[in-house]
Amino acid sequence: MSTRSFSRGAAAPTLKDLARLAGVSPITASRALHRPELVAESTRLRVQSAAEQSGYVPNSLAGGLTSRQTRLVAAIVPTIGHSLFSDMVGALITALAEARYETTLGISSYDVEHEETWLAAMLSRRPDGVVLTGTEHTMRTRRLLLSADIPVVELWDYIPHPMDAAVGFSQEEAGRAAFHHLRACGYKRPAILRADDSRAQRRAQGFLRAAAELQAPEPVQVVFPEQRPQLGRGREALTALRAKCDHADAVFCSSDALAQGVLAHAHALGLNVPQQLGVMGFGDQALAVDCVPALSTVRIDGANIGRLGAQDLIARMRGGQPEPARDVGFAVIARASTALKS
Amino acid sequence: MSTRSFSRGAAAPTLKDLARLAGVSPITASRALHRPELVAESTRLRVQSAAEQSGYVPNSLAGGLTSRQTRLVAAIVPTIGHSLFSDMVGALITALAEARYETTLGISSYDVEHEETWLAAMLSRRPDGVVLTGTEHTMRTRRLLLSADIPVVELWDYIPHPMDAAVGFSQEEAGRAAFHHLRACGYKRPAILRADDSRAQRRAQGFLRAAAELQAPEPVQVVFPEQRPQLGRGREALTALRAKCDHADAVFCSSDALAQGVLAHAHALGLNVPQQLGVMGFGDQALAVDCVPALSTVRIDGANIGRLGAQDLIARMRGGQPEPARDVGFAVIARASTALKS
DNA sequence: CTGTTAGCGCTTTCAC
DNA sequence: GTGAAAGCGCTAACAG
Repeated sequence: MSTRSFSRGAAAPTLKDLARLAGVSPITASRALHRPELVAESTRLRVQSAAEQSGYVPNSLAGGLTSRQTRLVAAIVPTIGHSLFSDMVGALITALAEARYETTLGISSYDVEHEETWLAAMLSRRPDGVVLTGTEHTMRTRRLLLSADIPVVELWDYIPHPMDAAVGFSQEEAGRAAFHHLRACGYKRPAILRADDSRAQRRAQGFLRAAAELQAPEPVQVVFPEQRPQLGRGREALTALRAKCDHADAVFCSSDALAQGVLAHAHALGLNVPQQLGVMGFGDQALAVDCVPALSTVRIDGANIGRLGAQDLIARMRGGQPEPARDVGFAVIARASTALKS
Repeated sequence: MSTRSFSRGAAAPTLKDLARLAGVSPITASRALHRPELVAESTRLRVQSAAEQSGYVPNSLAGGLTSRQTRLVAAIVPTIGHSLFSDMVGALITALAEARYETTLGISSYDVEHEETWLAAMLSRRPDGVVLTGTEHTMRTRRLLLSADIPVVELWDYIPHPMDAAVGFSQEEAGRAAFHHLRACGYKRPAILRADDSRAQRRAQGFLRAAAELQAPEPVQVVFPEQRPQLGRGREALTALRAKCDHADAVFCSSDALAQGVLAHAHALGLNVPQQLGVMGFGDQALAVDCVPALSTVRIDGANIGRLGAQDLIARMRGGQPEPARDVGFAVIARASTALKS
């Protein structure tokens, strides 16, 4: 019974069959389906019902081959296991779908070589547009994209001169803002707890730079390999930090999940947050700030980036010229009711 | 400068150009690229270098049109904003990519009509396989799939007789297990706190059925519309529950995030967990169980479902006959160090 | 408003 | 090991 065989039984009806059924020429059938305004109402109806009767499913491979338009967008992200990216991708896919574009999704696992391999494969499907995450790519990736001659949007990072268009925020500035915030709250020795990915690294650079500019002591940095946001890392991270230095009075975490984990472990240690330890997150999770007495967070709106990115890409795919780079910024959020260390 | 025009400048080289460059016929060039074993080593090399020089990018629209194979898989999930699904999709995409299939992702927002619309559009791309989430679909979805005559895998839910193949677990059983667990821990009046989606509803049914079977009082149920897992809902949910009934001594939450939120709010209320209130989650997040003294959780391995689903689909796309339905089950996890209500 | 012709770029099938 | 012919299913470009 459930041993289906996929035999391609009776050949699926083609446009020709449909046209015959409706008593028109193939091209008229095509127009009735895709450009109804070019066809008499009565014809349209006949074709339509013929399509329904015969169960006609258009073949967009053939269509795309002739029209040089696929309504396909190729998008790649490092992971969808992080809510920042999954929000972004979700919004992107949804916005593109509303404009009748479908999205093929690639996952790079933070690896530009994977990205390159994926892109090379994808380009053979002749997508109408490409979405990349970040602005670090291999030379071949750039070359391929350049000669493919299609719109490209780079999401997540803001840089003034992207390949084509970009929507995001400056990682460096986010890091600087975090440092300034912690200092303003009265913490003297903020440290960094972060995952080993290039964007977290750039935020850390901003953080360090801010410290240097203020002639503050250089913040200690604890880096661990796992990319996936792990609440469970909280204990580990905090332990590693204390092993490395015992005078840190605040931590800037590379994700909200990590911040949450740190918070939980701080509680377990009997450490008072935010009085004895400041905890700062990064991301879009309400939790650290709204539910639990974390100190503060750098808030990013991933969905907004995805939406704007889709918008820019669509405009370009239609031949428009939207702004090549948008800085959507970030927000430093502190919970009003939280007593800061004074 | 960055006013790119997408002019399709010099026409991209086709297989014909490539063949001329290498001094062979188009078909030989094609074979050299895709079926090297059919071609002399020297020819292969010449074609290869011609490809590199000319920057040849194959056109798989044309290829797919003739070969009736696209190496494209169409997959749809309700959302990727929930780690259960994003893990599943991530594993699916990765496993398919390893077998050289690309994935186009749809997002249904828990709506079978969206799913239908998406599927109808996708089928015109002639995917080699389709992945759906769950087993509830419209009639037209089923009809389309049936006449498309391609392998289909339904993920997430286990049912004995799927459309084609299915990998998942029984929502009902998960709910029953949750109830039994809470009872075994000594809770007398467990309640349900859940989002309004059909799977959470089925788990609730299992929960209620278990209660009925044990002749326990019927558990109170609080349902709220938001689908996205929200820690912030914890307060709301707990308040609603207390308004509805004040004797519940445990809650089965429809997601780990919700459980976490409830936990946080319970702490805020000075409620002792698990002594005064049992909290049970559902999902894959370590947090509720490992970081915080939540009572327990029903643990699902989303990535595993994605991986197995990919495996089954690949086997079927290659013409094989894997098991039509796999129950991957779930695990009830209780934290050993947690004192249970006695 | 409708039809004819031609061809998109590739691979299948058969022949050598 | 290589090639010639044919055609996948559709739409662009023109003509009526």
